[in-house]
Amino acid sequence: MKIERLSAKAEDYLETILRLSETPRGARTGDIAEALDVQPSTVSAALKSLKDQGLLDYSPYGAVGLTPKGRQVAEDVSGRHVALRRFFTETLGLAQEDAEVTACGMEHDVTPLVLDRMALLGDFLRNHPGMAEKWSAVRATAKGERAPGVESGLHELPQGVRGVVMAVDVDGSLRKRLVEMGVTPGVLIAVERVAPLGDPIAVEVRGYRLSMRKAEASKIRVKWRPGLI
Amino acid sequence: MKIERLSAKAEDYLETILRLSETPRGARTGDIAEALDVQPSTVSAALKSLKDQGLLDYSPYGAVGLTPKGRQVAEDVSGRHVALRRFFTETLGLAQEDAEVTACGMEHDVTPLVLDRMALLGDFLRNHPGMAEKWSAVRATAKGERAPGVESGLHELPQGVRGVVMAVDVDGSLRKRLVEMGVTPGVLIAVERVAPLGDPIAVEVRGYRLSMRKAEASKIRVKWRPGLI
DNA sequence: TCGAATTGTTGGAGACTTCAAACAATATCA
DNA sequence: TGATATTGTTTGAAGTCTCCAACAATTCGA
Ligand SMILES: [Mn+2]
Ligand SMILES: [Mn+2]
Ligand SMILES: [Mn+2]
Ligand SMILES: [Mn+2]
Repeated sequence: MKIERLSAKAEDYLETILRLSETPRGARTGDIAEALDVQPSTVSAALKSLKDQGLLDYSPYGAVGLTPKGRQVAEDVSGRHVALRRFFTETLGLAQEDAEVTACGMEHDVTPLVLDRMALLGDFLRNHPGMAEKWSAVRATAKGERAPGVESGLHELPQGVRGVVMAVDVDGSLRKRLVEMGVTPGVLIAVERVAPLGDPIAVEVRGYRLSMRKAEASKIRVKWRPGLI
Repeated sequence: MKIERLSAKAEDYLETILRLSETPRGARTGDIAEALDVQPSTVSAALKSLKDQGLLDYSPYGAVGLTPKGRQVAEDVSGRHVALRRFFTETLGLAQEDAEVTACGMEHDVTPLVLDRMALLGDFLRNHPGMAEKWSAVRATAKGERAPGVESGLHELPQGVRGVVMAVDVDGSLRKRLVEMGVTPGVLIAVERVAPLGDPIAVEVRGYRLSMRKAEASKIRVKWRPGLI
């Protein structure tokens, strides 16, 4: 069995033919040309070549159909396309059209392992309570859009996002120290930098930079603010 | 200013030349050929073409160097390559070599927006305490490898991963109900299905399927078990 | 320094993808 | 049904990417 990798173009022709085959009109030369933004004469040449490779049933002026082998390739390509598009829209939050174009470009090189991991990551985010919302808020914030009113410990405030201090849930000397540093309800706060090992973190408040341990930061409740710093 | 998109191959030549330029040996025809797995004569042809496009400084038998314009393209391609590789290794947990090959294939179609979102997602996971570890455990589990000994509420147990019940942190009638259903420390448990809106969730214990609310599930501490269900 | 080994280029060719123009088949409608 | 409009193919040509074989330049040892 030959495992000659088909070219990206050949894969696109098969994918398009599969999609059009499922419409009442069937796959017609002109429609394929339109879908792939090439001239009909180019499609004619492609059809002949794909037929010679045993991927299409086709005779001039006749209907275009996939052979079992061609269908298998087409469904494989289509599966990669759909999996990528899903990752781009549902996990990365891209617009349908951006996702569509990029997916169709990358589908020819992506490996099954990468697709598996992307799907796994998407499920992971969606299955963790609160995570999907926070991730969505991070995206919105990065885009400069209004972030939903997410609240979290300061240690969870993404870098580049400002927060408003809502409460400082500690007592004793630590509270006193934080208050002295100006960490009081209502003040704007941001995470400047996270040390490579994650602890301590640098925080900016009232124009000053403070350093605190992650455990301390987690005691400070903040509300995320729209817009980047 | 022409914004003719360069072909994927042309981008690969420029990227390779940039990389080799930074070595003491410089970019030599043979080395480029070796790096791209083509014959030296193919490289000669490519060099001439790239020179004609104003991307290379080069004369036959002479040293190969990038023009400012060529360097700009090369650094852009290289940036996309590195960003993708980083996402594949650090976020998706792929092996270096898989990441390398796939990145070099996809780098020619990926858009800046997609790269931004991938980086944002990676930072998001790493900046959330405990998330990176859990995600890493999910990946290991999916691969059938030993998962680190992650513990969480049952509501956070990924679908497809088994857990061992460690404790049922409730009292009263709910506790009684759970014990009657067989949810006791030491028993194997798994999340079967999460309803579209996340609540309730279907759980499998001792061969039976139970349904419970997410709030209830969160009271059941589980330790993740290696291997898929 | 000079001959041999290494390295790089040229020339010729084929596969692939595309187009425009000319031509052929099919579909539509009067 | 026959003329016309639409659709699809063929032909000829170009650009890209690749190879092999032959040739040319450069480098390296003796
Ligand atoms: Mn495609
Ligand atoms: Mn596609
Ligand atoms: Mn590449
Ligand atoms: Mn690359």
